[in-house]
Amino acid sequence: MANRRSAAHVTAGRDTKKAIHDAAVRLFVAKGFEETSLREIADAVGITKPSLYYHYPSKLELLVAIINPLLDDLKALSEQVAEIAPDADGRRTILRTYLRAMIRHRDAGEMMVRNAVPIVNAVADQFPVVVDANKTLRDWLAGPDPTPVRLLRASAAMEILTVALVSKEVAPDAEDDLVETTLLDAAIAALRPDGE
Amino acid sequence: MANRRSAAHVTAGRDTKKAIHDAAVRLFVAKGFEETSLREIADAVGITKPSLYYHYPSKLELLVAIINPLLDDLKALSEQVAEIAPDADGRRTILRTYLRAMIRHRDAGEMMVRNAVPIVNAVADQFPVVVDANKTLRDWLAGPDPTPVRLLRASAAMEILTVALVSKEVAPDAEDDLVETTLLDAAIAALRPDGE
DNA sequence: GTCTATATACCGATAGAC
DNA sequence: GTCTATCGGTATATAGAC
Repeated sequence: MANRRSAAHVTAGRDTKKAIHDAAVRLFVAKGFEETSLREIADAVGITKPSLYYHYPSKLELLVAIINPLLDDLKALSEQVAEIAPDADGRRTILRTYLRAMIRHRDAGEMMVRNAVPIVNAVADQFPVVVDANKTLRDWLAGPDPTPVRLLRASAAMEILTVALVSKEVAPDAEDDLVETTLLDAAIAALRPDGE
Repeated sequence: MANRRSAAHVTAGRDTKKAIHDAAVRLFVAKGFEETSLREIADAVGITKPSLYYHYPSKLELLVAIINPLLDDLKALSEQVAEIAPDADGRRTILRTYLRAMIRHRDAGEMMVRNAVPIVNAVADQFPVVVDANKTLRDWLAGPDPTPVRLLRASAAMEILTVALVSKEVAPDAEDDLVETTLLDAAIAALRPDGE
């Protein structure tokens, strides 16, 4: 079977949109969102900047395409949280769902936590809801009588789950199942250090 | 006693360098490092951009001046860590020292964790050592036989301590002493969730 | 120490040919 | 779908007057 494209176009032309997406994630994580120019992304893919605009209408839309799957999961979680029973089982369920979202969208999540301010500001106008998702989850985890200590513990528990985003660097040999089990246990221990 | 300066210069002229420093921290935290222009900082202080260059030779040097006190503390901690006994008391000492550095340099720390990628990249050439300080501390906390589980727990414990950087937002009423006690207990619980 | 004016470079984005 | 060429804007940084 003969190729339908000339040799020079095989690499760039096969699935350019996905190649742009992947190169953008890699460069945004390595260099930062604002510090990465569309020209660098185009170079990494092997095309020019105007060709990139054929696939994504703007740099912001490219960013939104990267983070949307993660934000959708977090939004869904924050909306269903009110129906969960506020007991030990419920807390474990919420933390595990959050943790699995981090593992599933590891690249996008790492990009977000390492460039939190610029990225949140960039998308805040379009998605005001997602800015509050973390606060909703934290308040729920803190319980109906949120003392400062409980609020700090809730933040600590959620913060632990973001370690999943860099687990490949911290513990390259750990499978995702081990990462999930380990971090979930650690988060629960941080949330209720005295085992109450 | 008459003022030595005209009224128009009182605000900007009294301690311009510190005013630039403080305005820069505030804007870098709110908008991001690259997203904040020197013109915005100058406007916030009430001077022009060339006047800013009289006090700081470049935007990068301004950034370095902000984060240096924190980096010095972290470097010192990572260098003295080898002399600490690797027992429960030693781990508590290390975690508490790290946590107190976060509380002491809260503004610079919040700026760093929320703009980690751009800032680390910006100073990595000049300070290759500090990039490894976190890894040194993590490896020490994981102990002499660092299994993946222990490495993940060590990362989790350190991650908790960064909650101190946003404690004023999470729990505005909590004094620093309460923040320190609460997060230190949570970190130790995450590091050894089974109480070993 | 602060200013006006400017040099130089790169950014995101677009026009239009092929 | 990809290209060459370019627009309009803004960035860091500097020169030189006061």
